[in-house]
This record gives sequence, structure tokens and C-alpha cells, in this order.
Amino acid sequence: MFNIKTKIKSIFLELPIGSTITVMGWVRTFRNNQFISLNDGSTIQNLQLYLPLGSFDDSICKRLTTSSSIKATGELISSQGKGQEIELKVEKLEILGDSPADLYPLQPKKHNLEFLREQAHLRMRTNTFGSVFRIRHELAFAIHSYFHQRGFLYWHTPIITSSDAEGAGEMFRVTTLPPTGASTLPDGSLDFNADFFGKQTHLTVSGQLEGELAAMAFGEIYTFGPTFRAENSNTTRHLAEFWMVEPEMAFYDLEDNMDLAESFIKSIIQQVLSQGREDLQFLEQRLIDEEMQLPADKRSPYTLIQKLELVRDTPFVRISYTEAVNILIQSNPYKKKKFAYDIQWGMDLQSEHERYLVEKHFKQPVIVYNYPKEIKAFYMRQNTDGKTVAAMDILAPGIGEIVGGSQREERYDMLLSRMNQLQIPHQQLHWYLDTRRFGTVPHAGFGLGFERMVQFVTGMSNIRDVIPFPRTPKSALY
RNA sequence: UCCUCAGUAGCUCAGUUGGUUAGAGCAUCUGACUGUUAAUCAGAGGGUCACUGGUUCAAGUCCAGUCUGAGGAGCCA
Repeated sequence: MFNIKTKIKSIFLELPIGSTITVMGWVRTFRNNQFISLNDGSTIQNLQLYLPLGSFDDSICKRLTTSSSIKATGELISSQGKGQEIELKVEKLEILGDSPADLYPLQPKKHNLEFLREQAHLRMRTNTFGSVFRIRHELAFAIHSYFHQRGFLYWHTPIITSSDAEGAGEMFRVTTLPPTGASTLPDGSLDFNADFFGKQTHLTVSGQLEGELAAMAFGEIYTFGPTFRAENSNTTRHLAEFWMVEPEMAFYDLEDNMDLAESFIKSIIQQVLSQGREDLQFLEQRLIDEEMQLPADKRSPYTLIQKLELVRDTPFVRISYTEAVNILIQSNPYKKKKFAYDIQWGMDLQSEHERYLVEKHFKQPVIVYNYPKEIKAFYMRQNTDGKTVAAMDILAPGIGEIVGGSQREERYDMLLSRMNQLQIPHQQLHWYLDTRRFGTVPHAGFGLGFERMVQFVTGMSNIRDVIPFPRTPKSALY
């Protein structure tokens, strides 16, 4: 029977001094042959277990190594030591699983993140990753509750798709064809008729198009699922497998869309500020310690929590693409030719330009809207100026694009002609076009990269450190 | 994919103009100590210098290629 255990988190909340309780968890350190620092994952806080000298056999004490798992029962007392207020005076101790000290790869000291990335199966037992993944959970939960409270339907879109016309990047092929000796057509290409689905299939790169179908039935929906891109991207903000949140709303225009995105981000940040405080404080201190190494002018002006409170409390700046270009052209770095890339109306904003806007000029999240239609996707609604589409990107300090969205083109003829211009085959998307033929309505939506949001909230600089098992080019450990 | 940097003990790193048997701290192991806070003290063990080839009397060190990792860029969320 394991359900007699008390979670360490609740012990610190309730402080039931004098009562006898049982805890189970993993040993972080065993000091002075008397003190176990125990963590059970429910909180970043460790419970100190006190083993009076001589009360337990040497053969037991020797097995209290880092990451060994134990069950301990005793009385909760106030601590005589300085570092903690309470401790458990252990009367019964059972070792559930040994952890040989000469083999266990993690030491009770600071490891760098690259080493821990290679120990992905154990790194969640460290303070930093414990906090990151508890906050990841808190954010995921906050996302569901935000949409659920507003009557959005949680909509499951397919992970295996047969449409290759979504245009959101390279796709992973899904196949049961044998690696060698698969039957081919006369022209030498693979015969996908023999494949599992009788056609070529891929892992999804976006659930948006299927999300739009649901918005045309339920009004407001969101998806929250895994997404796959076979791009050879080697950066601190790209993964081959990541999680994306994609709300899609009928009867919304671009402004409604921006309002929702802003309210959504503020709400989930508020949720983490109130529910994940201890973990945020730990991560904040971690960043402060890290920044101590930097020269003063390179340090960030805010602490992690201050940054999140600022985002929660300040209205996002909203500027059109045209205004953004004007700001950039009048900026000092542009005049002094500090930008590596040129800026002209019609060109996509480069990372350095987005960073300037967000980190130097406005110093807070910025929504840029109404982009030139040439640099945006076929499904975005064309504006009356004939040059721009009703797109919007939310740019966050340190991360860049965290949300990309648009009002969708609901007019059948306009959509069809744009698809023809871009040579997108409509045969495969007849089901998508049908929504514009049968009861079409103005609608809009956006995509939020979940890991980028976790990065923003935790302050972790590499996206590989905010997902439990990162998949990147040349790397799918575990 | 491009540019830059890196790869030496389990971890973090030092290793001089190429020159004996490649070092340190932490961890580990052994012993001591005991109200500790990544406990402390003493001793011991631990190396395919990423891989392949080349230059040289001699390569951890120089050269070429490969692999892996990191940062930046592109693509994007």
C-alpha cells in the first residue's frame, strides 16, 4: 500500500507538526550520516529527514546515496538546524531502490545543461528541470482551462495527414513500405498504392486547416497537440517535434483575434505567477546567478518575475507592418548600418529587426499586423489595399515570434484565385474550399508554439531544455 | 543548410615555441569524524587526449577529412 504517503508539497503547506507521517521520494543528499534531503517531485522544496546517530544500521546508511528511493515514517518536528524550519524524525526507514553511487551519473552539484541534455532520462530529478517541467505542466493546464472557461471546444486534429499542400515546411513521411525492395512505378518512383493508407502520408505540420473545419461547426475551438517539421533547423528555438496550440474562431476579425491572443497570453502567465511561484523564484535566482558572469550592461533590466508581471499588466504594443518598417528605417542601427540585412517595404522582417523592435525600441511584446501578402500564406485574408493580408505576429523579448495568426480568407473566389496564383493544387484541399462554399463566415485563428511559451516563462535559453525528450536534427535520444 | 567555436578522467577544466611516465578541483572507493545544509578531514584508484589519415626523430599540441556538440543565420512556432 503506497497511498498512505504524504506529498512533501502538502507537508510544507500544512506544517502538521507533531503528527506521524510517511513520505516516499528520492534522496538528494545524505549529510553527516544523519540528514537526508528528500525530494518527491511534488515541489522544489526538499524535506529534511533526521536519522538520530546510531538509530539505523550502517548497512542501511551506506545505501542512502544520491537518487536512491526510500520510504520513511516518523514524527514531524521543528528543526534544530538553521536551514529549515521542520524535519521528519525518522522511526521507520525502508530503501525501495538502490542507486549505486559509483554508477549514477548526476552529482549533487551544478552540471551544465548540455551534459544534462544527454541524461534526459534523469535530468528531471534536478532542481532546474524539476521546476521547468512543473511549470510546463502548469502552463498546459492553464491553456486548457482558459479555453474551456470561454466555451472553446478542445478539438483533436489528425497527426497523420495525407494533404501535402499545407506549405508549412518539410514533412516526415509516414510509411509501412519496407526500407528496401518496395515496389516502384514504371518511372522509378515508389508505388504508394502499396503503402498502408494507399497513398503518401505525413506527420502533421499544423492542425489549422482541420481546425477551421471545426470552427465552422462549433464556433470556437482550439487544438493542442504534437506537430512535426523535418526542417534542418539548428537553433535554440526549433524542434522537429513540438507542441502547438491553435485556436480557430468563427465570427472573428483580425482585431478580435489580437484581443484574444493578448488576453490568452496574459491569462496563462497570471496562472503560472500564482500557481508556480516557488519554481519561478528558483528559476529567477538561477538566471540572476548566470547573469552575474556577464558585464553589467548585458544583464537584463528585469528579473524573470518582473518580466512576466510586466507582460501581464501592460497592453501589448500593436503596430502595422508598414509602421514597423518605418520605425526600423529611422532607427540608429539602421542609420549606422549595423543591421546585416536591409529593410524595405515588402521584405520579411529578419530576427535582428524583430529583436530591435521588441528588445530595444518597445521593450515589451509587440503585435505586428497587416503584412505584405507576398510573404504570407495563401489562406490569409486579403485587405482592401490589395497589397497586404490580415496577418499578425506576436514577438516576445528573447524568443522572437511566439504567436503567428491571421484572419482567414472566407471569400471563395478570393481564396481560389490566391491558390491559383501560388499554384496550390485545390483538388487535395477540396474539403477546405467546401467551408467557403457552404455557409462561410469571417473567421480567424492563431498558433502558439507551446515550447516557446515555456521558454519565455521559465527563461530557459534553449528550447531543448523545456521539452522532456527533445527531437532535433541528428538527435533523438531516449 | 551556411558561418564561427569546441571535443583531454564520471563532471568542470589546465596542459607553454611539438620534447621524459598527461595534471588539478569535484565525484567515486577506503578510513576518520558527527546537528549537517552541494557536510568536513586524510589517503587511494581512475585516461583509446572524439575518430581516420598525414607531416615529423618525436603529436594532446601542427595539417586534412569525418563525426558530435554549442552559438549565430536562414526556415518558422
